[in-house]
Amino acid sequence: MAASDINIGLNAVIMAVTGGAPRVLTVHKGVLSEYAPTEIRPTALPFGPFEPNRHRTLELGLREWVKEQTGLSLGYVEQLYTFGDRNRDPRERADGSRVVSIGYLALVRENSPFRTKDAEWVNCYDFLPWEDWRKGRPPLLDQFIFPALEKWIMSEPVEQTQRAERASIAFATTDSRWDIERVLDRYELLYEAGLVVEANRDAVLKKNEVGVGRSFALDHRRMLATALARVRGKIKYRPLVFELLAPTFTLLKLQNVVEALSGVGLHKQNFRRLVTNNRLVEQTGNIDTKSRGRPAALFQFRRDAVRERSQPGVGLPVRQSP
Amino acid sequence: MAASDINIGLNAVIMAVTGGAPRVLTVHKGVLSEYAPTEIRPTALPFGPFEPNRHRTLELGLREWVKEQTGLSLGYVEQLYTFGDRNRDPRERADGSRVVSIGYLALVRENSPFRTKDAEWVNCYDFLPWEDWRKGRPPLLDQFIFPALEKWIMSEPVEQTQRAERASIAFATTDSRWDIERVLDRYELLYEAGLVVEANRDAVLKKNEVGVGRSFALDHRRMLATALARVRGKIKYRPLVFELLAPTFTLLKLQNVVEALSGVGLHKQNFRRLVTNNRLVEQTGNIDTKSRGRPAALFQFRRDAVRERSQPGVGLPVRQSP
DNA sequence: GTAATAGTGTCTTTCAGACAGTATGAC
DNA sequence: GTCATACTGTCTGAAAGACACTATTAC
Repeated sequence: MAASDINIGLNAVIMAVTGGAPRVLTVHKGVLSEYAPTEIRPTALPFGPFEPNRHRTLELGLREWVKEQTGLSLGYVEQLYTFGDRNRDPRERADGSRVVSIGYLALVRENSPFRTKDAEWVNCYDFLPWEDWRKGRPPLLDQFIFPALEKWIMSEPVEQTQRAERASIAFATTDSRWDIERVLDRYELLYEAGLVVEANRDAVLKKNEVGVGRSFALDHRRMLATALARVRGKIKYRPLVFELLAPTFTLLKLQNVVEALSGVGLHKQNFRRLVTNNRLVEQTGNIDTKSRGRPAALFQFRRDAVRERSQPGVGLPVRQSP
Repeated sequence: MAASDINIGLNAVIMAVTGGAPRVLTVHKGVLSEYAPTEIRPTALPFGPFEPNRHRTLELGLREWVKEQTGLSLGYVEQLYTFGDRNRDPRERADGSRVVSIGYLALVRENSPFRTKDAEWVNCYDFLPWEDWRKGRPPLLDQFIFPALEKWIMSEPVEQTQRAERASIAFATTDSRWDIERVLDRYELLYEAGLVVEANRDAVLKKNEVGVGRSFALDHRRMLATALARVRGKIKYRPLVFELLAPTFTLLKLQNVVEALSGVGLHKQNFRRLVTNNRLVEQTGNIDTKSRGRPAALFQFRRDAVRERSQPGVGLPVRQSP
């Protein structure tokens, strides 16, 4: 047993919704220089090593690193997943130590102050472009992903059936509908099919350098996919959205945030009826003046909804026609 | 940064439903002798250290340890949570190293073969007796827990409101209904209120030794609570139950397993209608002979349900009257 | 007036909750 | 026959999906 060659990394997927898109806070070279080998310095999630002597809990360690690297004080934080596959970090090949990373999801409000020098908000759908269906079915799917997946399915006669089955479930290629929550399934399928660059980066041979979506350091895109899957699932039964909104908001604003996260357009009237009938929000009595048309009433989250309802989340009445 | 003083532990909450109760596989002294200090050897979850040189992934490491300690070959496994609070393992106080443990949930079938010498199935509700409402509201709640919680709420005037709010949500003390999924909330509240023995064991001072429910090593009861919460939530939207059942089963058997896990009685006719109308199961054409009354049709899980439905789980039509 | 967004009302269908009643075995 | 369990049918009310319509602002 060799305890000496384990490192624990703490990674934060920090999300906000700004300008109609879900964004993730990224850091670049400079902050990474101490921990990453010089040759690899793409966009990365904020991260730092867990230091047992300094950090009383894992989450406190994460908050400290994020504060230090981005100047951001986190509010809502939850643990996502712990990643420990061999060679998920190229440093392992160099010095033989194993890096196990604990991924966290954090949600912050649009205008949370942070240091612009080291950190930057990036649209989540730059990394996962096939996940945004708000303007209809992404052309990328039919133009690139499906043909490539088909090729991958056919390339291995023994696994053909199983691969087709997985693709069918994840990407709704046959009868089933697009399931907004299967973000991780889809990413993993694309990874296995070699359709994202990091799949080839991790392999010893660099077969081809093409790939779909913007790349992330190490397995950070997988962490982002894990985070988005979690948010999309949890939004329905926990009041997560309100961590991303100002204390008061219009119903349209609320809807737009939910749409940005879920990646689908929602039916306006039914959405409004759901959140108000559920008594998830209540009017503040004030009016929003900045809107273009008729001024909208301002709402706020009803904290009592948590006690009253066992699953206090927003419904997702998907709009069928564009 | 001191990498040398981190250990990663792998813990398995292995569940099965036998004899009408959800059970967890436990190990005792002997297997633990190498890793636990001699003075503490109560019931424990199977666990072992993650060994970077031996284990390609965390999950494979876990499977290996479980196989070695209990003789059980795991099927369905999912990661639960990573626990890293300071002093969650008393060994930390002794040698100064930090133990971070990754908890896993595994589901196995009733008759899965294992070594009886080292391992033993224990009713989950021995550890969490307030969670079993199948025979009505547990008397323990009114007789012991509520009075003790009330005392705890009142003992700190500043936190009084917040504590009362939390207790109200977790234990449904006021208007809200009992929420079967808030297993972890309830355990954590009891822990903070000092009503489970490990709360006092962890503290430096041993104020009192009373506690509700059977005790577990270290923070293993917390892990069990995490696991039960996960199962109860997930059973509604993923076909988890079938990991615990034989390939074919009667609808009553299915209902009993779901009831054991969820800890509530279900409405028979409505339950049957839900699973059959959802096309989650299908008849095999065979008949169960061992039943007492009219022979029941045998069913099997319809794998296609996963592709057809986005949330393929069993509904929980809670029976109101006993 | 138009454009744009806010908000109300209602019809229809689906489905969960509740309950009544019938069927088929062992004894 | 009784007891026990399996299975079928139906009434009701809540809520979601879909759509039509009115309201209030800026210009």
